[in-house]
Amino acid sequence: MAKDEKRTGDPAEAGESQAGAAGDHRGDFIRDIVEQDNSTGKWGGRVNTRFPPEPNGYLHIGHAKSICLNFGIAKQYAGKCNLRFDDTNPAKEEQEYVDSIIEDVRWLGWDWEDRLYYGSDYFEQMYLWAEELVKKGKAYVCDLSADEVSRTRGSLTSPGKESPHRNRSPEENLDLFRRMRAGEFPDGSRTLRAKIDMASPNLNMRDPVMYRILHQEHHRQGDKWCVYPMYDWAHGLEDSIERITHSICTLEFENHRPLYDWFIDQLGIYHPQQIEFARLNLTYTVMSKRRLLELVQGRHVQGWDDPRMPTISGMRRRGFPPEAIRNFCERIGVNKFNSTVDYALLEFCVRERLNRVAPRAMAVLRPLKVVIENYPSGQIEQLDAVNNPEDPSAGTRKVPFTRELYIERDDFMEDPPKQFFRLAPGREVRLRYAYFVKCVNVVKDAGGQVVELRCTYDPATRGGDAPDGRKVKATLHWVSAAESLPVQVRLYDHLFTKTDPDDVPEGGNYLANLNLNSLEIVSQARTEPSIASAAAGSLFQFERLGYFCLDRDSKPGKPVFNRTVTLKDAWAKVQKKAGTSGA
RNA sequence: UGGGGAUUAGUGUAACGGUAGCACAACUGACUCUGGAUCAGUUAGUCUAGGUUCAAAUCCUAGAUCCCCAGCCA
Repeated sequence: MAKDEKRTGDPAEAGESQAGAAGDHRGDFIRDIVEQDNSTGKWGGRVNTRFPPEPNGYLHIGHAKSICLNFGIAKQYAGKCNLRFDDTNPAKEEQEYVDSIIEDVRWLGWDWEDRLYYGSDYFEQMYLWAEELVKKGKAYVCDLSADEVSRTRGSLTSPGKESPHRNRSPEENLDLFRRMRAGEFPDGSRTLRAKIDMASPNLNMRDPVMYRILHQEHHRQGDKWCVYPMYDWAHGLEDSIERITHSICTLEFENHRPLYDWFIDQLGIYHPQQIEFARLNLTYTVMSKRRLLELVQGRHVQGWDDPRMPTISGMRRRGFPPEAIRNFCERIGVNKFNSTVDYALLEFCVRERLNRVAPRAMAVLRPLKVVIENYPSGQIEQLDAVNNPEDPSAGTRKVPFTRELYIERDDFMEDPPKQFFRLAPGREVRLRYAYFVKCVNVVKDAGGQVVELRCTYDPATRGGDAPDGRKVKATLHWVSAAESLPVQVRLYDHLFTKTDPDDVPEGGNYLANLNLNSLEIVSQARTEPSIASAAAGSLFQFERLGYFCLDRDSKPGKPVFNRTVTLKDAWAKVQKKAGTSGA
């Protein structure tokens, strides 16, 4: 088995990386509806969902839930899922976001084939339909200001007041609406409103605005339009145009469904079924685009793809494989009540995937020098190391062993407590894939700090087994002092200190719960040389430490690793229980 | 206060009138050349009160609690 000098660490090479691979879905109330519709032939057996993001920010793990739901259902029932940009507000939307969304959905493993759509491409059809409602007397041009509209809307318990322009004739409305489109009126001076019911207990039905005047360039339509449709008017029409069968959205749009139904029924056009589900919340993080933008702009993180961000791009950079994110989205299920998923479940999914596919390597984060006194200086042995014990086909590699080594500082204690199995004065441990070594002396500096360990090795234990059958209680990772590579390692922790960042004193702000230690940069780390040619994005398990992803900030000869997630750490638990520092 | 949703172990979910199950977390133990992985096990639940029924998480009634809605945002 060839130990390839090149170690890509690319989990995709381990196969099974396609989305929707065998049986990774389960029932939920939405799939129940789809199955029932299929059995009654409601849509002629057709299933067509869609993922309709607004390109005004980066996608996050909450979107991943929606993406996996929509694309997953389409895949499961041999249907289609469209990717559609809901770009009806020129003020907020940018091409940068379009590009990132396309990249993220594709990276997650989904394929929309030729069905990449933009709501703005339907503007003409929407406009024609709006004229139709005007002609039918179902919509009118209103001259009230935004402020006046707001004031006349009424309250939760009291009805609104009808606009003085509500009973203009269809002819006058049509003329006015056409002149709105023609650009005759300034921003905010007029709107087109649906004529429904100002006394409706559902505020969305109190003559909602359909079009507003916005002399603003659109990221795709340029200056073609100066009237832009409101989401409530546009969204149902977009679904209708694309002949969506199941229009899956989040809970807050439940109150809007009667309005979409009203528009579609007035027009008499194709009528998709809307189904609402609860959005995802995760412990220790925030999930709204507004807040993520605030974290970026306030420099609390280094960008949308900061590895601490719950964005898809952040998770990708952190090293979370798409398979793990998809699996997570399957496991959390879908429901109609607000819930907060434990971040530990996400980490579990990441470990589960990475354990199977990530090549192992040895790295020392906080080096402590070890000199093997009875090992010849100048000698280098290339020892065999297993690349992945979970995957024999991953083969083996060579790791250089020399007289001077580094081990982890945490792996030595001069005066160890009872449960500490690792190296201590007079104690023998195994160096992984190498030899048994025994600590014979401890060298300290003037301040009493341990700076070096003098050890002896047993040549008979080469490879790590003792012919006499004697046992050691610990196996340590290590690197050769001379043959290892200096690397920078970035250790991440939760972005917030509390499971619920909103858990603040009266009048407080969630930013007060920011974890100021969420990033720790370790600059003195060293790794075995085999990772030298890995590409950015490559994933490794550094044995006994965790999973690490080669960051794009790496320069030739200066690798930078992000810690994706730690390994489960039984010793850390012991320490925590004992309340000792252990270091 | 009007309207719309919802409520099952610590967390997330299943059970569709018939033994409340699964996963994560937590805790035990076994095994181990990663204190990793793996395996075995333990703890722990139907919002409340009535009712219907041989039988209720499930059906009925009343209540409690939580979420959403008063953008020319989506």
